[in-house]
Amino acid sequence: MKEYLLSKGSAFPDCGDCPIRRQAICARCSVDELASLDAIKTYRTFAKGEAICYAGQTITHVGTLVTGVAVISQGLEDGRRQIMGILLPGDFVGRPGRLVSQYDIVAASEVVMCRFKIGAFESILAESPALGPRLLEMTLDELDAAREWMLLLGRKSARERIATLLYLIATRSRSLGEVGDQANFTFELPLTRETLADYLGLTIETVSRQFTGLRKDKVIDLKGQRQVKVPDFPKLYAETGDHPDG
Amino acid sequence: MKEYLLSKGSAFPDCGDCPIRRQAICARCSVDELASLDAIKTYRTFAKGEAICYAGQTITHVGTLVTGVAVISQGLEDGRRQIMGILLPGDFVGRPGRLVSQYDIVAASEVVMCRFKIGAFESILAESPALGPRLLEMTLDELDAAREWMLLLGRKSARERIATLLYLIATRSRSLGEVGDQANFTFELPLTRETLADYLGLTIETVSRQFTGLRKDKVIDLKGQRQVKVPDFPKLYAETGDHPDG
DNA sequence: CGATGTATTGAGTCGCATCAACCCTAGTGG
DNA sequence: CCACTAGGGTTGATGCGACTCAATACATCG
Repeated sequence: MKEYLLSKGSAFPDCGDCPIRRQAICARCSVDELASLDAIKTYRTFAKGEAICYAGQTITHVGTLVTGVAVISQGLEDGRRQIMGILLPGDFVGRPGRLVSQYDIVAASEVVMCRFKIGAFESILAESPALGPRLLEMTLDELDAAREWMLLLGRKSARERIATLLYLIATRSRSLGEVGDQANFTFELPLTRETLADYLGLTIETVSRQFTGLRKDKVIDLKGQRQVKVPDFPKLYAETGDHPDG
Repeated sequence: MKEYLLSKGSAFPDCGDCPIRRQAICARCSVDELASLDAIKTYRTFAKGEAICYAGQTITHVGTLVTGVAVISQGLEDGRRQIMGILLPGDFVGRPGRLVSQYDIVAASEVVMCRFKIGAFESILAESPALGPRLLEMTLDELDAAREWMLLLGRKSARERIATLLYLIATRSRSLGEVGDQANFTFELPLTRETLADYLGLTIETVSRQFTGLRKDKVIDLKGQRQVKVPDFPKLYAETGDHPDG
């Protein structure tokens, strides 16, 4: 629960140096707009496991996740839990116009956020010609992702769910130019089995079994328990159950 | 596949007469903005079962659903299908900036849409101060709905899913002031068992069984196969599995 | 009246959850 | 250095809930 308030100087004093400048909500801001945001931004670090906000809680800030991974989830009365989204650097947290969070948002690793008081942000949003469209675009992307996940949760088998997630992460980290040639591509899974299970709507035991199943069938290869090697992308894709087109 | 092109005069010549004027994307438009939209709008009717657009298809129009019900869905290679959203009067179809649909959108009843060519709409969107924020607001609401559904699809039992859907519809139609006093509230389910099943991530048989189960336990009462009576709201809510608060 | 689409009910099966034991790794402190 | 502990992961045995397959009922329509 310790709060680290970083001075402007200690994180990214100049938004131009910000590592997520090009993906974040401010991606298309003019110099002036950026200056307005810069003037009201503060950085805050959240420890691994710390809540960024709880469902039902009043929201005071919105902002952008700068480093780390966080998770949006919701629980049922008896403890069952579903993760509805994973927040990565560049993702926006909070929604204008809503003062009470619907979900729990929890840091899955140490997280740094670039935050704005919600009122101040809304004022700037109302003036800025670039912020609104960018926020709309990001929200529509999230909506698409959510809908794709609804198909996974509603209709896919456990094996297909794992394959889908691995294919998704592998494809994205490959396009970001991570290590490995085509036939020997390896990436790291930044999630525990429990997080995986809550994200995929499964139990940790089932997740584990499906991993070993895919390994035995040579669809993937596991180095340690977080390193995943994909020797054959089409083979992995064939396990996702998805339509070849679209 | 027959297309009905209505003249301006035959549907809602004046946007002021439009039944969904207050919920739709144009809800907060000024007189001038409304006039711009009015100038480019055309009405089109889709027959029950007709596709408004298919996944992978190039999109030519966006627009608002005026009357009827449509369904957003996606299929897997072997025919499994998941409905990701239900479109009701006032809902917006299509997203600016995307030229290829990700999903199938199919009319579940006869549907009338108020449509705009996508390019023309985007031009107006870029100019209008009211349209963007309204679209953002609607998209955020859809995202919330999608996330709530992810919890249902990932973690709820069949009975909880049915109860959740019935509670949702009952609550909303009650707030719209439909028939029946508190203890005798009745509404109509506008969906077939198959649509229900695809929406809830179940099979039609399971849906049917859960309906009779809830009826036997006196949680609901069925008149015919579409009329649902809710004698006791808290009792229905208790079946949803949801957290009492939030 | 048959025909077709929609809904219910039953019997049997299977996939995933549950419960439980065990393994592995990293961190801690004696 | 090693015993101890705790968190995360794997594997096995068992049971249940939802799916599958199949028969029957009901409704609407020509």
